[in-house]
Amino acid sequence: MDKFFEAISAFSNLKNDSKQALSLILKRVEFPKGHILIKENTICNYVYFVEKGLTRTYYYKSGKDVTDWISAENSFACSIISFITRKPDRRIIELLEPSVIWSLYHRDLENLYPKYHDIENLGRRMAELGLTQVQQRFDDLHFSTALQRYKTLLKDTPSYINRVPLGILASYLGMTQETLSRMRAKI
Amino acid sequence: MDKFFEAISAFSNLKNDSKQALSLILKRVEFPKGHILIKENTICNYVYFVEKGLTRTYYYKSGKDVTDWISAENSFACSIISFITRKPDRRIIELLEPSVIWSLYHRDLENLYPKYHDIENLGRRMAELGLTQVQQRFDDLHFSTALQRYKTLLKDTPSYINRVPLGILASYLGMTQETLSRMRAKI
DNA sequence: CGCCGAGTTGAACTGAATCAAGAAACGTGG
DNA sequence: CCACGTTTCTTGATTCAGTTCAACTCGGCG
Repeated sequence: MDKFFEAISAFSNLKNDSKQALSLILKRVEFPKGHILIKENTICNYVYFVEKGLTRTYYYKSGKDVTDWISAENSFACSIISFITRKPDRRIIELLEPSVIWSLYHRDLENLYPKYHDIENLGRRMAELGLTQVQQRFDDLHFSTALQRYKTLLKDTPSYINRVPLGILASYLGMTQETLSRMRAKI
Repeated sequence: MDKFFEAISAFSNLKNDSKQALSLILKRVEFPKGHILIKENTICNYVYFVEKGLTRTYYYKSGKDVTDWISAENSFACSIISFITRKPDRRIIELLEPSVIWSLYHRDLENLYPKYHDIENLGRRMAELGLTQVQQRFDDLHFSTALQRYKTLLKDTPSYINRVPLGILASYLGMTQETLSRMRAKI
């Protein structure tokens, strides 16, 4: 649990009682590679913090498997739109490695927000962090070539290269496996 | 100002004193077409609510003009990453039509957050709303053809078609003006 | 050993960009 | 109110980045 509080300490300074309240709703789970955290077309009721392991969020678009997001240690995984809007979403979250996960149940969190102002603040900060991350990823896709996107990956999250299967990584970057293989050969 | 409070009432229920406090920091401004709200490589200190008019957020990427976002009546315009991270950003916000804008100064807002729990809640909701919007736009770009993206525009924001110059709209959709013109001819 | 999944490489194809030329629409000043 | 230049939009021809399809290589493992 320390890892979680360490991670959020970057943008939030919780009082002891808030920290205590939050720790009571944090649940530790451990699953093997291939485990599905969120099934297709369901409402996502959890935010997941990855203490150890690797997850990917993906969906089927016109029959094709599209990887939307990848989360490694000390980051969050969530089917964001569903979590926020409370509507089912096509997104699936699966584990690419055996993982240790801390989960936060939506309703528990909603209960804490009105009671603890600084947890509400944490919620805002986390939404803001997510927003900047998605925006940056959007920028990277907007009028960039395959090579540019590969270079961004090398710069921002080079660790994915040796951990994430090539086909999934390619999809994450918005290109085919063959193209990613060629980009890699080029550098 | 009513328009603003009407818009945010969709996701927030402010108490009277919070509403009062917020109304005190809301500033009304009015500018002609072509006016620049945020200059390139500056810190964005404002969130703008568009009561009347049209704005676009854009930047230069390898010399090319890339339109990142468009905001019409009853929506928000902001150089989000800069506003959140407090760092300069390449994004520029300009008016595509003469507009009536309500602006919220970052520091004023930050001052209200700790004082009014429900304004902090509003901040979280707004960040969450922004997050879902950017995510949806990202999805639309990820492995979609030019025609699919044009169809999404027709479905989600058809009003842009008659208000936004074709070249800007094309850039917003991640294609060239010529391609958008052809997609339009196809339907 | 031989199979199997993961990655590479090659050749043909295609969606969209680029380059180029016109056609409309738009505003401004005479 | 029209003439003119400017910007906006369309259409065509060519090029190119990246996909698709297909065959092949490599390493791990029963």
